[in-house]
Parts: sequence; structure tokens; C-alpha cells
Amino acid sequence: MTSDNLFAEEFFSFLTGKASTAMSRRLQRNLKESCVTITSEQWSLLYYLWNEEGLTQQELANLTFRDKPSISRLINNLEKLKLVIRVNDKGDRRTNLIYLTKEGRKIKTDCMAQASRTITEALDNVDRDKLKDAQHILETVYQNLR
Amino acid sequence: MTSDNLFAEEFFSFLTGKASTAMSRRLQRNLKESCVTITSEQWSLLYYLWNEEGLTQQELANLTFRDKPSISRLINNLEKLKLVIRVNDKGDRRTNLIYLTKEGRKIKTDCMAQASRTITEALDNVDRDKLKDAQHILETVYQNLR
DNA sequence: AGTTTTAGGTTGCTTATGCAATTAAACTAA
DNA sequence: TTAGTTTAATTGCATAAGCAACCTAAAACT
Repeated sequence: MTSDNLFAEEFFSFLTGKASTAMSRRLQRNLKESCVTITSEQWSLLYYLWNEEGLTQQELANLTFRDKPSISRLINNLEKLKLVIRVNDKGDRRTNLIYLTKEGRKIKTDCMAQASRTITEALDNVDRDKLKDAQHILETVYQNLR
Repeated sequence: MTSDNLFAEEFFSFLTGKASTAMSRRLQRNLKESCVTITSEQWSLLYYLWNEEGLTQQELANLTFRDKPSISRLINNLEKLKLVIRVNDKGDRRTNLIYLTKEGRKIKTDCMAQASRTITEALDNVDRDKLKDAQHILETVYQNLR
């Protein structure tokens, strides 16, 4: 019984990640509505690049908790969309430094606005103090498992 | 400033779902270690079927917050693995009722043990009362957006 | 009954994921 | 300097996801 409750109530909601799936989908929908045709996964890379350009693919992998092949292919698609470019590092020719294009920088404002809207929609009726605790727990779980 | 902190601290950890990604990966790793070769997504369908057989694909879609095509293909793969079977409903020939095979029922014990282990690993150092609040928040976010 | 609408599933297309194996550059050590 | 190891990135393979379009069976309307 305890075991079953444990699954049903404590584990399953986390495992399935329904909340974060719902957030991703809503973000993507909001972006589309504002005519920015990127996926939420692409958004998550751009998010870090808007903060700091010239990151390596390995750094992006660590930041977003994806493996290197995933980043490699995400960058491929972002390059196709002309939003970023790979610049081979002169100092260490194994690494690519990822920079935003003019277009990549330009869409930041729109994207952040839609992200902000998504937050507002998501956090309706959510207690802000408890939210902090929740984030802390998610961070602990992540640290426990990564 | 408030806006940026909002992203960095409140939103981003939710959006990326790093905790749930980490849990899924660990579950899959644990399952593999116990020689059960299913994915965490397949696990999430089986989880409901272990509780109640004869669900329709639409019901599974609602329960797991996936769309119909996703369920259709997950069932395809579970059928290939001989873990479930589709049974066309005599009463309503549009619907398939999904049942476990003997093998599908057999692996329940192992799978639940590995899920239990994954929980234990995930929730190390997590305050149980705050965990309840966190789940409640995730549920609210989900309800806000679905 | 006959037509329209709704509901359950499947297929096509594109994107994203993880793991394993590979290439090529850089570092370490003999 | 060369042999062996580590590191960054890519490629191959299989699974999974969402959206849109489709098909067929059931239900609802007239």
C-alpha cells in the first residue's frame, strides 16, 4: 500500500514530467502565435546564447543536460534557420564556438516576451514561497541523479 | 531585473524539466541493469495497464498526456515486444482495448522494484512535506496549461 | 433512411532524444 | 618524437514526440 501510494502520488507526477511537457508545448504555441518558428528545445539553447555567445557545444550540453549528439543536431537545425553559426576555435581546433546571427539576436525580445507570457499562464494560482521550495526540490532531485 | 530573475530562477528549471529527464534516464538505466529492455515511455503506459487492463488508446492518451499518434506507436512497439495486445472492441468497433500478455504481467514486479529504487535514489535528502507542496504546484501548473 | 457531425485510430512529415561507435585534435608520458 | 590517452564533435541506429490530414465507425440531425 505505502509502496503503491509512493508511486501514484510522489513519483509518477515527477517521472512523467507532465508540468514541464505542458509548459514546453504552451511556449511553443505562444511562440508560433507571435510568428517565431522555433521549437522549445531550440529556445533552450538560444536562451543561454542570448546571455553569452561563444559557448562551445560541450558547454551547451552541460547547461541543458543533453548529450553531445543532441546539441550537434540542434545546432545543425539552428544553423539551417540562420539563427546561429559555428565558428571553429583557432586556439583549439576540436571545438566550435557558437555565435548568434543578427537574426538570432533580433528575435530575443519576442521570444522572451512569449516566455514571460507562458510563465504568467503557468503560475496562475501558484504560491510564490512554495514555488521556491519546489524549485529547490527539483534541483535536489536533479543533483541526486545526474 | 525582475524579469530576468523570473526566467533564470523560477521558470527555466521547470521548462527544461531537467529533474524529470534525469528521473526517466535513471529509471531506464535501472531497468536495463535488471535486464528489462523497455523505455521509460513504455513503462508509463504499462504502469496504467498493470493497474487496469482493457483501457482504450484514447484513455491511455488522456492519462499520460500524449496525443493519439504517440500512443498508437507506443502500442505498436509494445506489441512487437509481445508485452501487450490490441483487442478490437465488439461493442464499438472504432476502439481497441489494450491488454497485457502473460509476459507483460510477469515483468511488473521487476519494473516496480526498479521504479522504487529510482525513487529512493531521486528523493535522497528531500523533505517529504515540501515534496507534497511541490507535487501540488506541478499539478496546478499542469491544470493551468493543459 | 440519409446526411452530417463527432470520435477513435492510423499514416506522413519533421524534430528531438539516447546510446554506441567513430574521427580528429590536443595532451601526457616515455 | 612518438605512442597512448583524453576530449570535442559527428554519424549511425532506434525510439519518441507533435501536428496535420486521413479513414472508418458511431451518433446526431432532419
